[in-house]
Amino acid sequence: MLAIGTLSRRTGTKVQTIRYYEEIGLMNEAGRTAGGQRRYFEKDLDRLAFIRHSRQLGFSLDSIRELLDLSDNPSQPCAEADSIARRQLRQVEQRIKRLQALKKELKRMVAECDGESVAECKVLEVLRDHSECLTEHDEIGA
Amino acid sequence: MLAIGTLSRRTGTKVQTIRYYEEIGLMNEAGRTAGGQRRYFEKDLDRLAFIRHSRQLGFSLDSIRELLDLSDNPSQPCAEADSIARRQLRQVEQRIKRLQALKKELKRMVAECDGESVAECKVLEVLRDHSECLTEHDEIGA
DNA sequence: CTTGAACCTCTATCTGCTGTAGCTTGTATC
DNA sequence: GATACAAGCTACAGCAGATAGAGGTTCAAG
Ligand SMILES: [Zn+2]
Ligand SMILES: [Zn+2]
Ligand SMILES: [Zn+2]
Ligand SMILES: [Zn+2]
Repeated sequence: MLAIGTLSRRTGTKVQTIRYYEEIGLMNEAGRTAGGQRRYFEKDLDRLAFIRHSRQLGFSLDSIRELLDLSDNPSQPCAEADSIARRQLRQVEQRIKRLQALKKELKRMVAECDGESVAECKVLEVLRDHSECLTEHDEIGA
Repeated sequence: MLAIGTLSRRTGTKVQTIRYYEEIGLMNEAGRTAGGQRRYFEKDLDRLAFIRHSRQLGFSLDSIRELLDLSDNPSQPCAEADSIARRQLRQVEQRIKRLQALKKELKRMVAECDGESVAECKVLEVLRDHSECLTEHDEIGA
């Protein structure tokens, strides 16, 4: 039986985060000692490792929930798991595209400023006036 | 004098978001009518446009706050504005790098799965075991 | 038996908004 | 001047995905 700190160390997950995953139903409710401390099996550690690795690959907790459900039913066809991964891939590609457009604009405004006073700063000029941009950037954040 | 809805329409910002910017001190407190409705000048609209455009380029609200402060003192040298932009550029480049590594892994796992049952799904196999990965991906999210 | 690291719950905080409820104001039209 | 109704107001809750701290309890080594 493993204590929560052991899972924490072995997966690089903060203790609070593990408890959080339990709270939102991503981790099963752990067994408890007489005194109320959580105790885990190896399979819980595997599940946590799966969650963490999926997070590192950028999957949302909702997607991970689906993937875990699938993983628990090994006889099913895996089409759905694959489609979740493909969706994730598309999202990543979208984000890269957007960030590359941002990178281009940022590079340009940094390069074009010759470091005089704020009044003629190219960086601030571009921020004030989108028409100086070469690309559109509809969505915010992401 | 402009109503909040006008600023909203002219900058593509939700009304609540404008009020939020005021709440956190990013927009100056607006003047009010006798009945308590906010009324704005053109300069407020310019400031809001600056904020929105900066957000579209991925700047954090904290960075925008600094940029606005600089923009309000036109006699200063612009080195600081430029360094904020360069920092932003570095962040964007970092994120692109990270996402490209993720993209590679996702592509590979999607390509290698031949769509049999969940038990042999390559996607789930990789998620279970990072040693199948070709790259490291220390940080989560971002 | 004592110590102290590790555990517990509960609550608050972060970023950057967005949505809802329930009420009031401003303005156009009659 | 009356009325309708869009647009405004405040206050609060909630989203993802954790993270931090307060204040108290338990476990295990020595
Ligand atoms: Zn400059
Ligand atoms: Zn632009
Ligand atoms: Zn598969
Ligand atoms: Zn991996």
